[in-house]
Amino acid sequence: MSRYNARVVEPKWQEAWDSAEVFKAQRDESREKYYVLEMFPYPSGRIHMGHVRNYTMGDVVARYKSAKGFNVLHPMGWDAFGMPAENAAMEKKVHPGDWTYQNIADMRSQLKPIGLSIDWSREFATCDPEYYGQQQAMFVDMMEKDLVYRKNAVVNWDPVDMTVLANEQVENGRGWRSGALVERKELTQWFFKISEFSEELLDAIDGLEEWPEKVRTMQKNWIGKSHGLQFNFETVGAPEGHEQLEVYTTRPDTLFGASFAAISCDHPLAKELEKNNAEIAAFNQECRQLGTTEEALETAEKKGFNTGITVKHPLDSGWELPVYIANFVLMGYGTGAIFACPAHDQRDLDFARKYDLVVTPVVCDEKQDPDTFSIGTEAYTGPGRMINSRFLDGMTIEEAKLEVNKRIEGKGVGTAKTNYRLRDWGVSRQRYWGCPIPVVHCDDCGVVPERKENLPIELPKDVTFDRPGNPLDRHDAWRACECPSCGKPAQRETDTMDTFADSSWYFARFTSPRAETPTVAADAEYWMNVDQYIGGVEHAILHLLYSRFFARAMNLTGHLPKSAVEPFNALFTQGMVCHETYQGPDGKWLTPDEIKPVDGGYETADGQPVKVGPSIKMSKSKKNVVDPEDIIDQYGADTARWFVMSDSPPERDVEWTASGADAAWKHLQRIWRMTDEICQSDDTDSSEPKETLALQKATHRTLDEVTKGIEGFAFNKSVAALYQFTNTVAKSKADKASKADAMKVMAQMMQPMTPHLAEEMWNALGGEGLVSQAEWPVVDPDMLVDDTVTMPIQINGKRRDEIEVSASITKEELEKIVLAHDSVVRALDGNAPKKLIVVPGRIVNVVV
RNA sequence: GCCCGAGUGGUGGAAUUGGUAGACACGUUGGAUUCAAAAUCCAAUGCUUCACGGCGUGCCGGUUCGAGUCCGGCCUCGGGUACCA
Repeated sequence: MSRYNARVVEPKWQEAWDSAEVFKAQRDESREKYYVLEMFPYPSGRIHMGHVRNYTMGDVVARYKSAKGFNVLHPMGWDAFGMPAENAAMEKKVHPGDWTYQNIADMRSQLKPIGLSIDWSREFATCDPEYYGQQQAMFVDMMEKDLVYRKNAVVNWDPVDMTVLANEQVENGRGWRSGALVERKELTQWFFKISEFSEELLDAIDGLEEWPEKVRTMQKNWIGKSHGLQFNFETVGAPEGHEQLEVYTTRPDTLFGASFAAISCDHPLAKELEKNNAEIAAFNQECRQLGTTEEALETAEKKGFNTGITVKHPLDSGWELPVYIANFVLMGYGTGAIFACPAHDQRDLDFARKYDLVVTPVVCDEKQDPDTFSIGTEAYTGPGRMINSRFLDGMTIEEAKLEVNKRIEGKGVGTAKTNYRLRDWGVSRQRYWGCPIPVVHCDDCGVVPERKENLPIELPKDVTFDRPGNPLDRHDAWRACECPSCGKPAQRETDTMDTFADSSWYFARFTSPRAETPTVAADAEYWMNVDQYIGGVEHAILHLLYSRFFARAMNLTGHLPKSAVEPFNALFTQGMVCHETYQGPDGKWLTPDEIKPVDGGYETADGQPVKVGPSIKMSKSKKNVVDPEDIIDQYGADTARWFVMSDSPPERDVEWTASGADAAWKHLQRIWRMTDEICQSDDTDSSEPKETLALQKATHRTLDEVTKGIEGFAFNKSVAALYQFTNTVAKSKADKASKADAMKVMAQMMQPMTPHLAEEMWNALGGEGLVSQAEWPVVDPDMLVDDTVTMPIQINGKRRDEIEVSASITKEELEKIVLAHDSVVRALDGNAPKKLIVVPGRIVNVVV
């Protein structure tokens, strides 16, 4: 008997696929295409199990669709710009480019042994000048179409390192390297006008039928369309130029419950006030140390400062409200100023209680008595009727909103307005390792786009990272250039683009990766859209929204057809790969290799007890990682692929366990053993026809389940069906030829998941050509039909018995059988049933 | 804080539209094989009770002949929160 040796078998078939160019995608209008794409990896240097799971899922789909006759495009590339390369440059004194390309080489060599059906001829990295040069060309086109502009925006500023910090680099308000208190600094930055597409991006979500509902909901909420009222308060005691204070509210109905107005510390009025008031300056300064993230602002303790200024109520000029500067008001949303009705907004209520401000309920829950309705520590945000609101009293919230809007508009101090939470996309980064923004600053001409014939504007190689800050800023030779407009000496822009820009169009580039333009019309027309996109749910909002925006921008600039403005037809978000965590007695994290199992737990190599922690996402910092290279070395790629497809549904997290990997390996060995035994058998007897038929039925039932599992992204169910089928074949008394037929279909069904084993089986069983190129077998529906069905009998909704009846039984016959059944007769005790519920083919329920 | 998910035996999980809860696998136990072990094969395995039975899908409540599935209110964990990718 020959043992299955993955180490020999796997490279053999990979070479066979390569030399036959099985996975090379070529445009062929006579064939229907299918584009499968997994989110491309960041080249950190090591492939991890999450990659194996993600790419295996895509590979299963790609191989299956190929077997179904589609012309499949399944490419791979590298999301290669970003901060880690610069951090490595600082720590290890290597050039970010060298570090990145070395990582790509390493990861490619770890990825290839997995046996993915990828067209490697289309590979590129976003840091290739051939790629980012095309991105620069599109930036220029977007400038021309007025989709790009500059404005001031705040960044995290490290005053010691004199550098801009990413949110991730700020820890508890301090710079992660210098430890200095981070400040907010305003810089002129580049923006994409994504907000112009708010309505369209929102509307189009309804058409994304093959996207997960949760992602669609998240995107809708992120865009955050709201209907409200924007109006001006007349101020009292405010400095010159601030006679009006404009606010936006989604609750104009609560205007008579107003108790104060609040402005952001970045509001022009707040900035004006701090010039002459040290206290306000100090308060604003404190607010600005909160950082720039929404999370930091929202979770911070609510604080305010009474400016002493008041505003007149727009519907009662005799009523004045105090104006606070508040740390929870965001300058980026609405007008940076609000009016607050504490009774019906929790945040406003917390604030009002803290500063002892009036709380007047104006909406009364219909279940409550308006005379006694009061607000304690919880704001009332539900529906109801207006109270304490003069002419609004008795109206519903909706009626009151319309009435207030009408009166405010009538007075000419405001207007009903639709707002979006979505802000424009700030793409400027004050960093080296990114795509240079292709513009030039000229003293005479101002900001001028670079000429396309001068692209790509390549990053200079001769830079150093011995001090913080953007090396491009201090590279005078690189900065010096000619103005594309007047030809005089000018200076290059030193900001680079957000790496989200790189990943917002790579899917389109894969359709013609070597072209001299961003895309080629015929290729984009044929290959777009991505039919199935697969990636982590962590990208549910930003990456996917930016890509949707980019596809629209590329359409407007002539780089994508109108049909590709929604670039991803179907989206699947997979879960993470997790592992238990281990800590030694000193609290240090331990890798799974550093521990050994003992009675009911683990200990270290030198016998110290090990504390086992929860299973969480594999990460270097917690050391709970299993290197795919080690697994492939030990068991082979098919085992790793089979394991990550087993058990857990793809959208859920999967826990990597050594025993699970071992079990996967054992199963594949068993399948090979069975195949080999059948091939070696010299049994020529033919079995009873019913044995053959039973095996054929099982084959078709399995094929049906495996197919449905793959189509429905439930690979775990496909795997379970294949386990079951293995047991069926093992126990079958059918003859050699019948079993060989069953195993050939088994090879075809396993091919998407364990392609190397499948080829080996196919070859041994005498299959023609490569199983990777064989057509997917067709289910015979007649083979799925059973003559009898088992039906449970419930009494009062609890299962008490079951009966086996003909599948074609009528309802009347079934009722007769059930009422005559022992357990039913006993339960009825001579009485007639109160009710008899018969669901054909499913269940019978007798109510007594 | 806000938005979005998830929670089922000792473990990973399965369960059309509301219709037999626990498929399939791991683990455990017992048996076969073996000088012995590994490997392999067979069987049992939600909890509880001597048993009839009772209880069981994070918690509390509701709708229904029937709820893991639908509704209301919570709890815990995870993802995102616009400069991590």
